Amino acid sequence: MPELPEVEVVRRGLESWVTGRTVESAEVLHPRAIRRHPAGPDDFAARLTGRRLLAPRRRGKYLWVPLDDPPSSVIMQSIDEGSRDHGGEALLAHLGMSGQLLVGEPDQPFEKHLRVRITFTDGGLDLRFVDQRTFGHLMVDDLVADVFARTARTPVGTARTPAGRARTAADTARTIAAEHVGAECAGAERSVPEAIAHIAPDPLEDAFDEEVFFQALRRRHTGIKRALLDQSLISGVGNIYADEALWRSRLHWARPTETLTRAEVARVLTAAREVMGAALEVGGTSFDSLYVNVNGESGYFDRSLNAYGRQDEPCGRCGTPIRRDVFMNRSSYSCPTCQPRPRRPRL
DNA sequence: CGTCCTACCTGGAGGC
DNA sequence: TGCCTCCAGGTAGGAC
Repeated sequence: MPELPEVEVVRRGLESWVTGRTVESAEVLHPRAIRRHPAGPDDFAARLTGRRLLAPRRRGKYLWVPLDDPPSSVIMQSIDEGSRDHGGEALLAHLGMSGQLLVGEPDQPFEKHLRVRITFTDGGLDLRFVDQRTFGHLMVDDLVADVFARTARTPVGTARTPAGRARTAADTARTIAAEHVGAECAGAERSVPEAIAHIAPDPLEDAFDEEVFFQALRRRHTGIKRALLDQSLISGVGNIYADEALWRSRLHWARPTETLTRAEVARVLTAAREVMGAALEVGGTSFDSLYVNVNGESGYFDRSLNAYGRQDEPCGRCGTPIRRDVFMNRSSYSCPTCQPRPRRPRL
């Protein structure tokens, strides 16, 4: 179940394995995998063929690989069609529930759930999109200006660990975010794929504005977990890390957002950054073999989860058995003692 | 518009 | 052994 840390692990793998390489071919083996690419498989392949892949970017659970400028003949054709601007294009990916981006030897047999295969002109390792449950997808999309980009950004220097205290996982996460967002965007216009223009920044991004998030929560009439899972408010957080962040910040999933204080919002955000940063350090979370990095390896973070999947096991703080509630058609794990149910819960 | 619900998928686990 | 049901859950789109 790839959430932000798992997607970041994949982004890094792509960065080292495919950046700078030129696409030889793109083969769509299952049309559902590109269902959000409206022009269909042939157009998808045509837009990738011959293009060089630039450094991969990520927002929340979305990953994209900007493409260098297409040949001028393609530009002229698009201008004739009158439909596209030329702020650039990117290969956009969402892994859904079970998507994997794998690099491997081109002569390896096709995986059972191989959906898209991309080969390169250098004849080296190919890139495969494998997805059992087909909730993931790929598309080639136009890049547009990021409406969430902050005009007066926090200096990257804030990623430094304050003197006199131990370096925490949250510090690591902020440093990582500053490095990969800050460095790459210096001097360049910030852009995101059009299809995800509505996806809010994730809490490890510089573009994430804590006050904006707090004010949005105060205006909402819903529970905190619903809000954490709402990618238009905050991205990258899924069911696992939502439960972990709430456990760490001692907040119940049904706590009404309009009653949250600034301090509580700061607490849950810090918790989210810490837990996702710690997961990143060990290569992400995996429960089965469905989530893997580009080399097919699983992470180890499931050994460090405090709430998720731990029904009836003792809470690591107080020993009370962890409780499982069904809500939004999925499981929520919490400690009945550390995370008391609010008097007026919002389900 | 805000809020909430459901369809979309496959395969592993567990009941009988 | 086989057949059935449940479960995992991110997102778009629709209902209200």
